Amino acid sequence: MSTQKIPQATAKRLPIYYRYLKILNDAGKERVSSTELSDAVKVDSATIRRDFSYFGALGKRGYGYDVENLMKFFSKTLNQDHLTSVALIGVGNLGHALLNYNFHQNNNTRISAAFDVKEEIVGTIYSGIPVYQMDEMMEQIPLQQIEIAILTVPAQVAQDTVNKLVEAGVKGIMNFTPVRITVPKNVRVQNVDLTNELQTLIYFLDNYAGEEVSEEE
Amino acid sequence: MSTQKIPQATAKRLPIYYRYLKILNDAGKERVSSTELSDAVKVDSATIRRDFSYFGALGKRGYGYDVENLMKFFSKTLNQDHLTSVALIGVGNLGHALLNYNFHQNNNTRISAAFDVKEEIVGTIYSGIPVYQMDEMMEQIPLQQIEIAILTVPAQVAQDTVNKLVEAGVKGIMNFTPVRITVPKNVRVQNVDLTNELQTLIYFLDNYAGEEVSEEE
DNA sequence: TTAATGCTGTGAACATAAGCACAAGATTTG
DNA sequence: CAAATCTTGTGCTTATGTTCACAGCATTAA
Repeated sequence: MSTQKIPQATAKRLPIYYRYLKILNDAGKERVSSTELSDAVKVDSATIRRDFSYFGALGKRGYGYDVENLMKFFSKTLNQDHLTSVALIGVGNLGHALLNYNFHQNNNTRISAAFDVKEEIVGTIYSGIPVYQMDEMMEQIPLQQIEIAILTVPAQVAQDTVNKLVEAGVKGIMNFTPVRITVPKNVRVQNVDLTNELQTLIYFLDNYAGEEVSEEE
Repeated sequence: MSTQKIPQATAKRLPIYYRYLKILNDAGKERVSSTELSDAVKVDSATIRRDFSYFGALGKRGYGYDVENLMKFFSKTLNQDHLTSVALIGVGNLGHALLNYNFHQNNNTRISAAFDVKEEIVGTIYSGIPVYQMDEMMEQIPLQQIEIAILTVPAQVAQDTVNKLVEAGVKGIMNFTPVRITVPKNVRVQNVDLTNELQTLIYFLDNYAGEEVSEEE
C-alpha cells in the first residue's frame, strides 16, 4: 500500500508523537530535536529518529524537526484529516463512560452509533448518540459507513456479537472484553483488557520490584 | 527475587492463561493440552509451552497439563491468594465507570479508596467506595496499605498527582491519562491510552489492510 | 568566510520474542 | 505386554525491536 513496512512497534508510537507535536505547535514552538521529544514521550531518542526515518527524511541535520510540518505530516499519516465514525456495542457501565469520553478532542473520531439489548434505552439518545437495537447493526453499520467498533458487551456474548459485527462489515474492533475473540484475518482486533492490565501490574510489582521503568498498552 | 527472569512478554500473558484455566476448571475439565489452550487464548502452542516452562515442568508428556493444578499454580503466581487494595484517583467520567467495573470478579483486587477534588462528592460513598479529598492521599494510602493507583485525572494535573502518589508510597500506576508521566525507577507504570489505542487501530486499518491477525494492550 | 557546533539518519551490535521441529517420555490401545 | 499415539520441553532459527555510535551535513557563531 501507501507507506509500506512500518514496524508495528513504530505504528503504536505514532499517536504519542502526534499528540505531543500538537501540544508543541499550540505552544508556538517551531523546532524540536529528537532529544527533547524523547524527554516528553519517554522513548529513546534513537528510537524516535529511527521511527521517523521510516517515513523519509523529515528532519534537518544540525537543526532538528520543524514542529508544524511534522505535526501536519503525522496528522495526515494518522488520518486525522477526515472524521472516523465508530460504533459502540454495549452501553453498560464502561460503555456509557466511553460515550462521554472525549475521543473527539484530540482525535478526529466520533462514536456515531451505540447498540444495546436493553429495551429501556434503545431508541433514546445518550450523550448525543442514538442507541439502536442489536439487530439494527446489520443495517446501521453499512449505512453510517462505520468500520470500527468498540466492544463492551458481557463476555458470554462477545464472540456472537463479533460475528455479527464482522458480517455487518466492521474491519477493526477495540475489544474491552476479556475474551480472545476469533475474527477473519482481514479484521483487526485491539485488545484492551483492564483486569489483565491490573493483574500484570501487580505481578510486576511483586516480582520485578525496582528494576526498570515501563511501558505499554 | 522468587521466580527470576520471566520475560515481560510472558508475564503479560499470564493473566490470560489464568482466566481461561479458571473457566476450564469451573467447567470440570481435568486436563488440557497446549494446543487446546492455544485455540482459546490465541497464542501459539509453542509459545504457551515455552511460557509455562519458565516456571518449571508443569505438564506431563503425552498427557498435557492438569487444569486444577495449573490454575492453582498461576493463582499463587499472580498473587490471587491475597486481596490487593487499589486507589482510584479522579472520579470523573471514566473513573466512575471503573468504580463500578468488576475488577473483583475474576481478580482478587478491590478499589478501596477514591480521591477527587470535587467538593460535592468528597465525603460521600460511591458504589460502596469512600471518596476522599486529594490531600488525604498522604494519609490514607499508607494507612490502607495501598500500593497501586488507577489514574484518571485530567492531563494537566497528571504529573503533579503522580508526584504526590509516589510520595505517598504508591509503587504501581495504571495511567489512563495520555501524558507520559515521569516516575522514580522503582515505580511501575502501565499506560492505558484509549485515544492512542483507537488511533493505532485506525492507522492499521488504513495501512495494513488485510494482513494479519493482531494483538495487544 | 571559516571554524565550531548541533542533530539527523543509519550501519551494526545487541536484546527480546516467536515459532519450527523433534527427541524423550508418558499414556493409551489392542 | 508391546505397539501406537500423544504431548511436553527445548535447541535452534528466524523475526522483530532497541540502542550505540558516528559520518555527514546544516546551522550558527566568530
